[in-house]
Amino acid sequence: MQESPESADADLVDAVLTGSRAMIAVAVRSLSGLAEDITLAQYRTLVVLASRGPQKLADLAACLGVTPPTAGRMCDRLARRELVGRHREEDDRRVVRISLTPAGRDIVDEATRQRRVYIAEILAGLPPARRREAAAGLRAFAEATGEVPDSEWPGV
Amino acid sequence: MQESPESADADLVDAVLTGSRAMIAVAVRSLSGLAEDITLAQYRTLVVLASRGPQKLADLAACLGVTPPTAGRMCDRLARRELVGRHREEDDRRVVRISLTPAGRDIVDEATRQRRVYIAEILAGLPPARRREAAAGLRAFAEATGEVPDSEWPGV
DNA sequence: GGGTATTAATTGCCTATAGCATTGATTGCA
DNA sequence: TGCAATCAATGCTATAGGCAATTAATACCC
Repeated sequence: MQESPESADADLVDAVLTGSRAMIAVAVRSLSGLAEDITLAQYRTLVVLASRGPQKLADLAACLGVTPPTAGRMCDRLARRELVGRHREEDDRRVVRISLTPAGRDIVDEATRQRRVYIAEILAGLPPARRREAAAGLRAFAEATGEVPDSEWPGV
Repeated sequence: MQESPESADADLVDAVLTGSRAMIAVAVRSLSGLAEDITLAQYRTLVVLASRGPQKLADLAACLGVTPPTAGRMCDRLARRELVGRHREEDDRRVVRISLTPAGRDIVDEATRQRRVYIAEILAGLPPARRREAAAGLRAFAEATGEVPDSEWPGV
């Protein structure tokens, strides 16, 4: 195996490709197992609010990598289901602050829990040695990738 | 580190979680780098046709995990851009067979190539030892997950 | 202080995706 | 032949995304 930077190890690339399929499938499954009927886009919105706290609409849109109108209408739908709240700011009456309701937070918690269960189940199917290996490998890969900006992160 | 099957190693679960974020981001980026302006759903359709050959509409819909009307309209749009062709079957004039055009195949090839470049770049940023470790870990994870049925595979 | 520029959100209009229910065409079978 | 099953297409609804234009509020400048 050479260290040729580009053509490096078609074999390794294949492994990553296969692994990524498996992992994406896990992420998607953890969403479809939810009680409430939540779309991926809606879930992403809730996750951003959960991890960053209440946001004004424009910032939320930037975090999600969508335009303000799109984010606004998303919040309309989520507010209709009482998963987020919208409040006009007092200091600057132009901005609207979007916040997670308890029901919204529950959904994020439940999805994360579900996801962890799936992953733990999969890892449990590996012999401990390979389990550690798998985790170390994934961690290495994640580090090499660097921080994924939220705007590029599909949120799953 | 215990072998407790379920609560197994919150640490490992975290690693997988982080790795999956990184990998999904790679998949998405490889799509947005395409020349033609292709949505994820459209790309999934092209991938199914590329890997399974021409399909009748109902089967294509099943592979994609969508309903026949959805698949049909997707093919309308792709056919309008000449990325797929639709042909009435002669034997059974009820069925419409969807096939990839050369232009459609080009898109699939280009996206795959792009994806491999991104992954190779990331792997190149790791010391060779960790590189092998990462690949082995992902492979192990993929094996433990088992085959992902196409209907559950988001196609990225 | 008053006018203007900027910023934030909203609204209108368009496309794409997805589902359900219905309809139309074709084929298979009794 | 006639009826049931199959396959695709259509009509309608909802979600999700974008751009352009509009409205409301604030900031800045003279």
